[in-house]
Amino acid sequence: MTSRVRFAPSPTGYLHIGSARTALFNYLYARHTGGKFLLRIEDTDLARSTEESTRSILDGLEWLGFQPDEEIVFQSNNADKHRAAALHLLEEGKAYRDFTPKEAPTDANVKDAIKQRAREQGADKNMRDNPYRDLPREESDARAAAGEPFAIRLKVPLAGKTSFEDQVYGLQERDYADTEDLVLLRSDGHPLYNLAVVCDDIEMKITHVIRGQDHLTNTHKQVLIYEALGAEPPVFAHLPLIMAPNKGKLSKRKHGEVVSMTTYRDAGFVAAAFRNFLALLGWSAGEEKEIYSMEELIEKFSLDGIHRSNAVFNFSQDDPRKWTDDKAIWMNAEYIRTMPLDDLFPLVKAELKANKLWKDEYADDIPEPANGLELIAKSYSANSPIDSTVWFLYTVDLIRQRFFTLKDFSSQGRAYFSEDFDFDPAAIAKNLTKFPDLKEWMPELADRFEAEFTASSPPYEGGVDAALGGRGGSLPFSEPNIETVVKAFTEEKGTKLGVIMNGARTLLTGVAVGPSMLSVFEVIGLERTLMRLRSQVAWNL
RNA sequence: GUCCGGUUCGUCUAGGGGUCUAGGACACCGCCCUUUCACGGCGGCAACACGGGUUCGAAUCCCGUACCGGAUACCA
Repeated sequence: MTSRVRFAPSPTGYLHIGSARTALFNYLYARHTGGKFLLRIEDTDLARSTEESTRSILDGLEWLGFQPDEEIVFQSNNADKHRAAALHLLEEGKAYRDFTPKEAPTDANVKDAIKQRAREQGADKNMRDNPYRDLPREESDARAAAGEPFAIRLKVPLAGKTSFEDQVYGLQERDYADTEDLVLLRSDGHPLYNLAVVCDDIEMKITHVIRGQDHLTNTHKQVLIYEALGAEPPVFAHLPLIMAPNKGKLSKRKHGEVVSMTTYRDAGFVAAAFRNFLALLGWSAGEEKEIYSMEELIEKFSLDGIHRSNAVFNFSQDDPRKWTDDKAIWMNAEYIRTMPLDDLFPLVKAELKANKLWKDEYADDIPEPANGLELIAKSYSANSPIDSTVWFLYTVDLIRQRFFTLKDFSSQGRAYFSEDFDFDPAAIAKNLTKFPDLKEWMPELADRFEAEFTASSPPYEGGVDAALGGRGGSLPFSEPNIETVVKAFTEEKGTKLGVIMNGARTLLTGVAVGPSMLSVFEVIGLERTLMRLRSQVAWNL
């Protein structure tokens, strides 16, 4: 039998990081076993479900790359079937009508109120003491016919226990005495969660239920429903929870946007990196490897690699540099600097486009699929004129080494793609104003460059350097030549190379960090280098 | 309260009776490289919750305690 799993979020908010991991594990299980990954939106809580949440959850799943294999099921569409199932159980005497008036909702926190009540009842609570449990059928029918409102509760057997073999937590047993006669159908006729889930899982022919450990006790109730319905329960596998740094619950209310999937998408995370990070939260292949491609994840994933203990999602709300888990940031950086250039290319393109930094000429005639690095190597080695696509790929490859998110391409990396970039005040202080001589020296260096160099490839011919034509000297503006000229210049001024290089870096890129300065000069190109070295803008800030 | 789980470096984790003076990764610290740097290289700091058993031997098995978490709803 081929496996069928489902991810079943309730649309009462965005896609939570824990839910995202549940989706991932379901997806991996389905792919690993060659089964189907299904999606069901559990929108039976009319009061809290919103279409906007559904949208946001779908967006999150799409970003992560988990497309369902069959049409999305909306639980609310099946309400009639759920109702029919409840009525059927009533008919069979496996459920009964409860005429107890519905309790007015407390104004206090619901969870706390429930906990409070449970504590008060203590161990003395008899789960079978509902006065309507054994109401004669005729009387029940008569009262219902008379229009008295009622809820339908499952008639949990007096003695015995539910049990199931959880694939993660092992054998789970629970005495019937510890499970109350749960409500299947509300007095307003709406089916409740446990009934709806069981009916839908049966209907969708779900074979494996993989979900959060917070459902462990629900599972006993659901097993009871399966039994009453005469259906075979699926295999269950419960996942450990993802907690906040204080080991408490991770919630939007307390922790804000760090728990939302869209936050990561918007913060410049690479979906593959985040998936990889998520996979390692509560699961391990039992080896020291940490970076897994989707294919490797699918191949290695198994239910016995899942842990039983909760994992902490580590971040610090007061430290902007640790706004989310360190390891997630590291992994994202790792992906950015090591992933195939061709995979990175569309992501950078999107980022630049979103910031109006993209130029169509960057991707004039990029062969599909292009092997970016090979393309670069070929163009450089052939010493042929370099076109803008190659320049772009080369530049991206150069600057990605120190980037952490895709956002860096449009912020820290802005100066490579635009004349309109900001100067980091710290960089100005450290590399410019500390050495007042640079105010004269930098334009002088520009003059020297202009005298020595001619604008030839690299970097790229279609760019601004073309405008320079054959003016100036005769040396190509390339790394070894630049080094010679800058070194000579430094000696003349009797200063250190670092002073000149870092001053130029600040003027050329606006920031204090980046690749080797020789590469930066080359990639920025002669024309822009001259302009920026001569510009007094940074000095006047 | 009751039921159910869990407990290895700050965090994610390896480990399932001897190979554990407990391995890796992130973070942190130091050194190196270097024109700077959040790249890279090398190194360091740092953990088996506690107490009893079982055993020649326990991080690993059993019991208890503590702590943490989940559930306990006419929410999902």
